[in-house]
Amino acid sequence: MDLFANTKAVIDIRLLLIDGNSIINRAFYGIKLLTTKDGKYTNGIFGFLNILLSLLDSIKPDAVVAAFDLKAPTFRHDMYEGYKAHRKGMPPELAEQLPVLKDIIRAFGYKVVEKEGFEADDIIGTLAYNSGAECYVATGDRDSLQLVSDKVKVVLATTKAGSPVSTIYDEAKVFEEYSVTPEKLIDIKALMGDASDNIPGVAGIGQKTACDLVAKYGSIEEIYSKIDELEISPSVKAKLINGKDSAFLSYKLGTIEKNVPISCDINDYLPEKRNDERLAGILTSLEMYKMLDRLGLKAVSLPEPEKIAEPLESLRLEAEFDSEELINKVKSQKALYLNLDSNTVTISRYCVNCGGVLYFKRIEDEGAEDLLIKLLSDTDTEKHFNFSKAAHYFALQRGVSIKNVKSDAQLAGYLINPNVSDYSVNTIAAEHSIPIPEIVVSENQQEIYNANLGLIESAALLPAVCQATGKILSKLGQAELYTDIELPLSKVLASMELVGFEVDKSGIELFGIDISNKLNDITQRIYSFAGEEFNINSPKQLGEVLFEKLRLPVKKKTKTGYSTNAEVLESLRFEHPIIPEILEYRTLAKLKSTYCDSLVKEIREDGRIHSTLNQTETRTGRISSTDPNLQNIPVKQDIGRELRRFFKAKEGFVLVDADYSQIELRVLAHMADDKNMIEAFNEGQDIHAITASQVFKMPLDMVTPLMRSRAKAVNFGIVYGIGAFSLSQDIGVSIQEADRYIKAYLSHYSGVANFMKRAVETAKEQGFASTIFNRRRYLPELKSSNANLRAFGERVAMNMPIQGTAADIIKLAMIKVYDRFEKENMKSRLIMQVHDELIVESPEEEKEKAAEILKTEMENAVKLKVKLIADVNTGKTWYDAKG
DNA sequence: AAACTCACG
DNA sequence: ACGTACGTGAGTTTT
Repeated sequence: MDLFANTKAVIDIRLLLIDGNSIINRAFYGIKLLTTKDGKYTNGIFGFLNILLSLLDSIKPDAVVAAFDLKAPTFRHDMYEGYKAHRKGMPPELAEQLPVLKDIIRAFGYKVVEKEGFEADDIIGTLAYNSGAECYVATGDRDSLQLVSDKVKVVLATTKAGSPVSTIYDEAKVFEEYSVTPEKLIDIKALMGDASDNIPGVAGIGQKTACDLVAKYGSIEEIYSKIDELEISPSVKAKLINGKDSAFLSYKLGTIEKNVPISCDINDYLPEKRNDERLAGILTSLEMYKMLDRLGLKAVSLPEPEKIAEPLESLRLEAEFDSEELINKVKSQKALYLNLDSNTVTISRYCVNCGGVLYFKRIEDEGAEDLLIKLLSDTDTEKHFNFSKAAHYFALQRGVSIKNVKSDAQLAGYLINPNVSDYSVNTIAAEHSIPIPEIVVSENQQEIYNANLGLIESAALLPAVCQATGKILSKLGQAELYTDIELPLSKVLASMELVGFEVDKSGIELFGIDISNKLNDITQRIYSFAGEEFNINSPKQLGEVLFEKLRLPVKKKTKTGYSTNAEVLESLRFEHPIIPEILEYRTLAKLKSTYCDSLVKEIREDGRIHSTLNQTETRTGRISSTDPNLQNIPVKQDIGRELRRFFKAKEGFVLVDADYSQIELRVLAHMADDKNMIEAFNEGQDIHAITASQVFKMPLDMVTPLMRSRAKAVNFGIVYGIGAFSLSQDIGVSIQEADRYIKAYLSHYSGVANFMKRAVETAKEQGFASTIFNRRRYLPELKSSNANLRAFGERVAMNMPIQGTAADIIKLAMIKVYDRFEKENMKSRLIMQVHDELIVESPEEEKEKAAEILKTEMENAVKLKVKLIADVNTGKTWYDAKG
């Protein structure tokens, strides 16, 4: 056996040196906080690994060393006091990731190097300088550029336009950017200093002067040795002389150490074999399933193993096949697994997984649409989709109503954990360690396979994913939520999007012109008050005008400057006549841009707006509306409310609008099982007035409108997880006063007080909050070391069950209303939902019946301890139909 | 892309 | 000592 089998000639070795602290720091601050379900932070590790993998890929090193800071609590450079002051400890969210990261690196087989009293860049400097290997230094810190030489390159990780970029610096690249050789960068820094590193430099010398001086005279040594002979201005000379000591100190501070007492024998740093078992274990515990996949590893089975998917057999791809054969095959198996490629509205390709074969079609292929509609039409077939809304959309447009839908991977993923943004089949599969089955492709279909790889793989995974998610949902007690609410709702939403909302285009356009004219007048008045023209839309410029030029008092600041929001302006209303004009301007500008110009662009050729209703977006279970958002059409102010006159029913139809009265408070009364609140509702009382009489200890008939409105604010606040401070802000009383209201409230509604306490406790125990239909939201925030985040988690723990249950209820109502319309062969159609409000477009002659159905189905969607009330109104336009 | 502002429930 | 209510989507400006 060759003794030297494991050693290479130094010259051949390519060594990757990673500044561990620098890279994980960049990752940590560049990626939003990610946590596992039980609250372990992972974003820094995640980002580090992404960078590591891409480095391995591009550099292909023979050895990898990750260096980390291990500085003694005393600091190195006692002579400069400011040095210590600025070195804050890293946040605990990051600190906890470091030991795990080091474990991962070791599991890769790479060396982690730390040395008491030294920073990572010193270790790197030492190895780069002395190891003799060809080195690549990966860091986010430009300081390390001084290490570049003929054998050392620096891979600088930076962020450009939000996405990570890495640039390789060799000597030429450094010279190109700085016009000096790498080691001269220290001289430049010694002169200009570096605030972030607390290197003082020479006061008054900036980057430009520093670069010029060094480029011209070579080094600070040179500069100071012949300072009297230099061709420089007297002021620069004075600054240099003044800052001489500081310059030489800075030079020392800025120089990366190259004599750290560690081994510089490259053989000590050659990698060991990757420990797959260990690596998979750690990554599994971090829930990094995609990363596992990338590394060709499988998730380690968790404590409760329980196999969720059957082993997969290999599949055959088929792009040319007989449609009839497939239809018969699907019918006989009574199961359709259909993976659709669509952006909600249009399907462009699809792939059926049936009997060990993947049947692929492009929608433009001959007969593809017919085949699809036939597959979807059969009532007996159980249907499983990646995204059922697209299927419903496709079918409804052809007059087919899909029955017997059993799965929708996206919806399942959302119910399992709504804190996620990607519910694609592949991602879900990766999360549950479902491997992509082998796919056999004949030679003549290789091209199709390559071009449609993602879709075909998803189709291959679909059965296993549907099965696995189905089991999980059952285990979590969410089977009914899935089957009885989300799956059927998908069809309702598809129908609503398809029907759309008729809008009077020219009406809005005229309204927009009217606003434009008003806006022009206001703009002129604002300019004359300000004494200059400026961009009123720019908070920055507006702030300068108001708070510098006009010297108005600054009430609040944002992190970038003065706050100019409506609350601030309102408090300044009587300070200067420009303020009311600006408030008016803001109102009208918003109306014009968002609600006239943008809305008009969304009107399709059929004269209607077809918003998208997202079913997997919110963490509470609500649906959201986009392109455009029709859930925030103005209503609170008269001028904005006018817009609703342009949302109307088509010829011969009317709008029937029904909204729940106080649904969240009723849900609260029920969930808290609060005697007083339940009684108030069931006696049909005005809840805000009752609350006022309790909080202010007054007889009901003595409650003033002001008292009622304050009590209303308390009611709202309670639902949000109230704090005295915010309540006081909201209703304009002192914090003490607000605190008294809350205390009085909770002592009268003691069930509510208990409920809130329990909500937080159970969320802490379980790690999630949930609705009465078992919708859940995980709350890793509750384990945060950051008190603000934790407090936020507690408020969410109180709010989510209420908001989420209300969302569940209206979803149920929507399904029931939809089914009634269908069953009773009506032409009435649901067209919009605004959280507690449903809008139906109904033929004149059906309107009473539609109204009755809405009221009945909404009020009886669930049986609670309080009755639910829906108020129904009818009108030609949204303006008229909303009470 | 992030910050600010503001529309809704 | 510090920040301050839950859930959304979108337009505009600034970096």
